[in-house]
Amino acid sequence: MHKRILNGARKIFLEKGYEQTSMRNIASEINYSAGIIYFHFKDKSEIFHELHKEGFRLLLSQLKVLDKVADPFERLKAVGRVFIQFAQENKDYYNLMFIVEEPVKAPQAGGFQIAQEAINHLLDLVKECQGKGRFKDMDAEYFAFMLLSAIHGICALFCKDRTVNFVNKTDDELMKNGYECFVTLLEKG
Amino acid sequence: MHKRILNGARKIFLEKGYEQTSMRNIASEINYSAGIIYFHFKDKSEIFHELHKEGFRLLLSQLKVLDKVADPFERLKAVGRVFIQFAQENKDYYNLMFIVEEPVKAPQAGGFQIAQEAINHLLDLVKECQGKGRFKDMDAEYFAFMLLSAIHGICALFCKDRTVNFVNKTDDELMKNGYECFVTLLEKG
DNA sequence: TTATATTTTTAAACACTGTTCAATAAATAG
DNA sequence: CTATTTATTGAACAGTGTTTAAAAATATAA
Repeated sequence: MHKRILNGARKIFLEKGYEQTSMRNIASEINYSAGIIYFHFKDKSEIFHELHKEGFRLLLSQLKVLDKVADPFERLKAVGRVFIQFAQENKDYYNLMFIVEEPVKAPQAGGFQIAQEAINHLLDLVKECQGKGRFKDMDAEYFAFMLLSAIHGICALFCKDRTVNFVNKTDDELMKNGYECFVTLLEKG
Repeated sequence: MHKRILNGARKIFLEKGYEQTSMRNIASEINYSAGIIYFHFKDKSEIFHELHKEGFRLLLSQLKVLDKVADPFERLKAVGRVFIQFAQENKDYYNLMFIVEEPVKAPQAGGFQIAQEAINHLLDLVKECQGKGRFKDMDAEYFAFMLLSAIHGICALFCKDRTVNFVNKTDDELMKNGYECFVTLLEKG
């Protein structure tokens, strides 16, 4: 039943987004009453956290493919590309993971741990690059934050429809070529 | 009365954010009934658009100070700093302007025009830099999008409490030093 | 099998939300 | 002083997240 609710919730959540999904929507999707959800979950935010984790597992599984890329800098550049593609293909997961704020303010027990792992991976990757002579004059943590920001910025503008101000370019062109601009800067650093 | 509603709305909006503000909240703030708002505004989204414009006017007025900076690249770097400071000091305006999505999907007549102007300013600034030999091998539009993304990413992570994963650093340290990392990259480009 | 205890599930209720609308009050024009 | 706009209210509608007493289904024990 726990899984059944989660399946219904996932469908509606990813269809309508967090705010526009109601408990009654979820319940009717699986042909149960709304109250039942509160027997299996504490509240809406707990369901959110399950899907939040799910999203990170999905992203991390896609990033895992890059383990075979030997050169850390090449891997770093590819991380961004995978990240952006993930946002394009999973706009709503991305929203839940990086933009929806309400449920993050009161994180579950270890609810944000998987996000922490992802950050640590990025930090390690930066340090590995530094080990090979790249970005040597930079503070690893600030640099990692900057990397995440640059990539997230592209995805966030996309997810919140702020790409409309760049006419004559599709979202895909903007994101991919915009990121390659950033990569060009990285290569010179 | 139009202004009176807007004043009440601004207070509650910037206090509680878009989603958490109710028409009844706004009405009781100015000691009127909820219905009156619908006599002066079409709906909640119309109020949003007024504040959205207001936010852009505020940001643009802060950016105007930079007109006295002669060198375009110095001005470009300063734009980011002003942007970030604006987000820190006006978290909720920033949310309305760049993150809240619902009302942007159905923009009012010219409701997004002021945002368009801001983008055009950035684009001109990039081209001015290129005129002085900077970023010559880059496409101006993609480069401007990348710039906005990098800066917005910093602000968006901050506004949505995704800075918590970087321990031992305050938000202010992360944002300022993170941005300076980016500036270092720009200087090498 | 029957009786008891436990676990699920429901339906109704509570206090909220954005929005609409008939009735009313206030202001203005002739 | 009417007649006509204009402004304002309060109740209502359909929706929201959440709680809870009751009922149904299931498991356990005698």
